[in-house]
Amino acid sequence: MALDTLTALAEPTRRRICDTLRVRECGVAELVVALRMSQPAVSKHLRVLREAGVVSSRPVAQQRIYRLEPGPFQELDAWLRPYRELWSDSLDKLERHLDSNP
Amino acid sequence: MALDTLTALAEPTRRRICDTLRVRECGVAELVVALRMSQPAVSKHLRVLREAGVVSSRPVAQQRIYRLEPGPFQELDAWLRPYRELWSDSLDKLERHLDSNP
DNA sequence: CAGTTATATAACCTACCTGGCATGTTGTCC
DNA sequence: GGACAACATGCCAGGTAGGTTATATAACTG
Repeated sequence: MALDTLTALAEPTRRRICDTLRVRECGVAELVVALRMSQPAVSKHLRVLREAGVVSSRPVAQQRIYRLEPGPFQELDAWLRPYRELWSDSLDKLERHLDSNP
Repeated sequence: MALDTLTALAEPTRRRICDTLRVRECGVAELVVALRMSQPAVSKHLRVLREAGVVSSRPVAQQRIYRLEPGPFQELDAWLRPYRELWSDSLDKLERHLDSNP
């Protein structure tokens, strides 16, 4: 489910990390520069994202390259699906009207 | 932006409220029964959702009827859009491959 | 092996979040 | 106007989250 995913993505800093990683995968040091934040803070956020499955890491030399994983975003997309009828076309609204007024 | 929206929706209880309101709008007492939680707790969550624009309320007699608002969900949908290329078709993957290997 | 680089973890502190109970507020009915 | 019904709000306790500094770990480098 999108449970932990939303918790992970609710944090502004973590969203900035995702925005950065969306452009291209990169190591922690790059993120530290991009976010202008301390390295431990970035590592902690990456841990949360990693445990939520939002990012994955692979070792390259002494670096750890982080990359976005599609899964959680797909789950979020799926979770959002039933809510899309809130703004879908008038045909849906008519249908719901008929449902509630038999 | 989807900033406050994600914070509001990150809470499991608030997601349950949204799931309930997605079926139909209702007053606080119904939510209290549905969620099996104290009325003040529900009211507080509703406050968060209301201030995030996720729900709106209108007074009916001494009740307050809460309803889902489409806006934040639309914003979330829009925020998610650039991330959809993570799992889109192989054409995109080829494109990204060519971008990174000129 | 010693030193450096790159990152993770530990310990700690502050602040906020969420739940409970008690109480305030607003509208309705007699 | 008094009593009641439906919510909102204030206050307090417990837990957790996010930041810092200091330290541990792992992999190159000479």
